[in-house]
Formats: sequence, C-alpha cells, structure tokens
Amino acid sequence: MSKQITTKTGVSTPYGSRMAAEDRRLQILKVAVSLFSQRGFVGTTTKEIAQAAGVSEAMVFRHFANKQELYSAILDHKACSGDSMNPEALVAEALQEKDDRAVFERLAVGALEHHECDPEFQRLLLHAALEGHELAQMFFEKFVRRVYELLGDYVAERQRDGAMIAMDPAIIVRAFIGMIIHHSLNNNLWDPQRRLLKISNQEAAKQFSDILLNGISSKAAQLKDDEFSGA
Amino acid sequence: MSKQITTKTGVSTPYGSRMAAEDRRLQILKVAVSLFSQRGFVGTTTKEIAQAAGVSEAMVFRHFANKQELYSAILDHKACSGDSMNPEALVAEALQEKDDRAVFERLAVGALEHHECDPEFQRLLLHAALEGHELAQMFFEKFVRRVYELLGDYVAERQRDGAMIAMDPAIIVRAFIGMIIHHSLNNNLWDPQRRLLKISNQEAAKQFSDILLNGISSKAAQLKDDEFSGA
DNA sequence: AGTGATGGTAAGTAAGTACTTACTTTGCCG
DNA sequence: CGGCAAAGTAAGTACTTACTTACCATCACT
Repeated sequence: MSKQITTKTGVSTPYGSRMAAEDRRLQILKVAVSLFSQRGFVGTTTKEIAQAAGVSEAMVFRHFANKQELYSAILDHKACSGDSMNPEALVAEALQEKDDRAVFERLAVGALEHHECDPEFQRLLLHAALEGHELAQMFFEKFVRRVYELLGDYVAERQRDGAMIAMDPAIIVRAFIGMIIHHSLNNNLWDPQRRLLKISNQEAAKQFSDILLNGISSKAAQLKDDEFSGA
Repeated sequence: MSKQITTKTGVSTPYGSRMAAEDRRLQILKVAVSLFSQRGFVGTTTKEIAQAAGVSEAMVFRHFANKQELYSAILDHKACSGDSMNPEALVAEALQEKDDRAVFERLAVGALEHHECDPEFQRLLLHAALEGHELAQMFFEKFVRRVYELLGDYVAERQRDGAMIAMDPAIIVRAFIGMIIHHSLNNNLWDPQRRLLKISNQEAAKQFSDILLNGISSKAAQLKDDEFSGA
C-alpha cells in the first residue's frame, strides 16, 4: 500500500512531490545544468539527473525526448534567454561619449561578474566546445563575434580619432578579452582558491583596462596627459 | 587454422603485427592521447583505443592496469617528459640582460608555438581540469605557478628599476598570460578557421608584448623614448 | 626439435547505459 | 461522488562499458 513513500530512495520526496509539468521541466533542466557543468555530457547519466530532481528516470524522458535534446535545451536556455549579459546595452552610453575607460572597464566588470555569479555557464560552454557540440559554436558565432565587432568597431573609430595607436583592432580586442576570460577561467577552474591572484572584479577590471588603454593610447595622447605632470 | 589473419577486422594487421612490449605500450599511449584529447576521459572507450592501436582490448589492459592508469600515464608523460616547454631556459638570457621585449616576446612565441604544434595538449589539460583530475592541478602547480613566479619576479625587479609602473606583478603576469592562452584557445578550440583573427605566432607575440610593455612601462621611460620622435 | 617466456586473441562477465512500456496515483472539475 | 487527464512509477529492453579468463602463436635459445 501507498508505495510512493517507501519504495524510492527513502529520503528524496516523501511529501510535496507532485508538480505542474512546466515546473518539473524547469526543475529537471536546472539540476541537469548543474550536473552537466560538473561532469559534462557523457559524464552525466540520465539516472543521476532523475535522482537529483527527485523523480524517476522516466520523467526525464517525458519532458525531453532524449538526452541530447535535454542538453540542447539547456545550452540555448542558458545562451539565449534570461541571465545572459547584453554587452551593447552595458556600454551604449560610454560608446557614445567616447569614454574609453568606461567602455573597457564596464565590459570587463560585466563579464567578470557574470562569470562569478554563474560559473556553471563557463564550464558548460567549455564542455560543449570540447565535445564539439554545435551550440558551443553557435554561442561563439552569436555572442563572441558580436563583442568582437562591437569593441573592434569602437577601437577603429578611436584610431581614426587619433586617440589610439594603429594596430589591427581584432588584436587589441583579443588581448583585452583574453585578459578577462583567462582571469575568469583561473577563478572558476584552475585556481578557485585564488592562490596566484586574489583581487575583486572591480579592481581587476580597472587594472586590465589600465594596462590595455595605456598600451594602445597614441603617444600624442599620452604626451598631452603628461604635459602637466612634467618630465 | 591461422586465425590471426582472417578473424580480425580484416584490414588492420595482416602483417607486421608483433611488437616489443615497450613499443606497443608507447603506441597505445599515443593513440590514447589522441582519442582522450578529442573526446575526453569518459567519452573515450577502451575498445576505441584498442581498435585505433590495431590490437584487442585485452592488450590495453595488459599494458595498463585500468583506464584511469592509462589516463594518468598520458598526463604525466605529456606534462613531465619530452616536449614540455621550459620557460626558464627560453628566457634566461633575456632576463639577465633585462631585455623586457625579449623576455615577453620569447615567452609568448614559445607558448604559442608549443600550443600550435601540440594542440592535443591543451585539450587534454582542459578535459582533465573540467573532470577534476588531480594531474591537471599538478600541472598547474608545477608549471603555471613557476611561470608566474619567474615573470612576476622579473616584473618586480623592473619596477624597482623604475622601468615599469607600480602595480601588482601578478596582475601584469595574468594579463599577459591571458592574452596568450586565450589566443591559443581561440586558435585550437573556438575559432580554428581563424575567422576572427588570422595572424602568425611571431606577429601575435610581438603585438601582445607591445600592448603589455607599452601598458606597463613607466611614463619616464616612455618620454625618454619619445624625445627623438618629437611632438 | 622442443620448451618456456612473451605478444596476442576470442569470448566472456557483471555492471552500467539510454530509453520504453505498462501500469498506478493524484488532483481537478462538472 | 465519479471519472478522466495529467503526473508519476517499477520493471523492464537492448546495448555498451570496463575489465577477465583461458587459451593460442611466435620467437629466442639451448
């Protein structure tokens, strides 16, 4: 009699079990995100996902046709909707005012904060890229490329203004994004205890921007700044 | 009668099959490197490894106690012996001469070339890190940390010389390594067709070093350089 | 020629794996 | 209440996985 309480693992859901379909779908998706980001696609079993969600394996396949579809659903849920950052909106104002420092620093802070609040995303993306999942490529196409264009165009404009030295904007963008992404990757993957470098996101964004802007500002501009401080 | 020729797949090893134990071990290791770097640890089956090596699965387990040991053997074979680059030797001369440009540029070229010639290594390391394999951490401890100390100490020295601005050397090192590693990662993983940026390793090393050195050189030094070009 | 160590294999095994089927329980609405 | 669709499950299935066992084949060396 009344199987549901005793048959399962005995701990997971003795009460508060029944859920609306949509809610359960989202819940499964959520726990799957966590598991996939920890162990990757092949490293995560549908059984584990079901257990983590506190339902039977069959429920996973009721909500998602197969494992691959669940994975895809996760990736484009993460990439497209919700918490994905919007670089254009972040720096629109700074771009118009040609405030170089604000452009770079805000972008950096935005990315660093985003990766700090949602470290699963970076892991998920890396797993997807390594496993050759098409949606990793899609993210690259849709997001990374956009940032390259946004920042690259701005840099080109500032070069025409004579404010930045002549150099392929793509290299400058790569250098800057490299600093940021690599810093995030260190924090999330290689050195989560921050043994090599412990620094706030604000501070990191400021310092990286310092190095880059100082590194690419035209000498004329630098001299102008220096006139007052003397040689 | 004479099974060996006909029973197998029929293509793999009708002749030249028998190998010395050491050779076979190395051969299995080699094909396993390739497979693990493509598909990761869980994504690669021992059967695939055996097939790629042209032997039966049992041979894999004759040479390696289990899959995990094979993986470990690969990682420390890659990390410790052979083709691993030696940063100290690479820049020893430049360090002594305090030739900032040579220090950074040679390190950059060294790393970029290494990653280009052996892209499997970066993938392998990423997989290991994501899967939480201890040897990824070991590599980080033994190699990355060393580079941070080497470069960090040099930067600190140059700061005392008044040649570089005051700033936590670790940040400077992270910024520089970030440019390089991220560039390699783009080339090997995200954008192997180089759609965002197509550039030789030499050129990339030069430009990244330019940005960084320009970005952190003290203003006094910059002005000295500018005296001759006027303006 | 023959013998023993070594390179090699076919054919397992037990425990997963993704995914299905046939069935039970629960909330809800007339 | 009664009935019915939706939420849920147990117990499969067919196949793959890491790893074993028991057996061959080939060479080196006397």
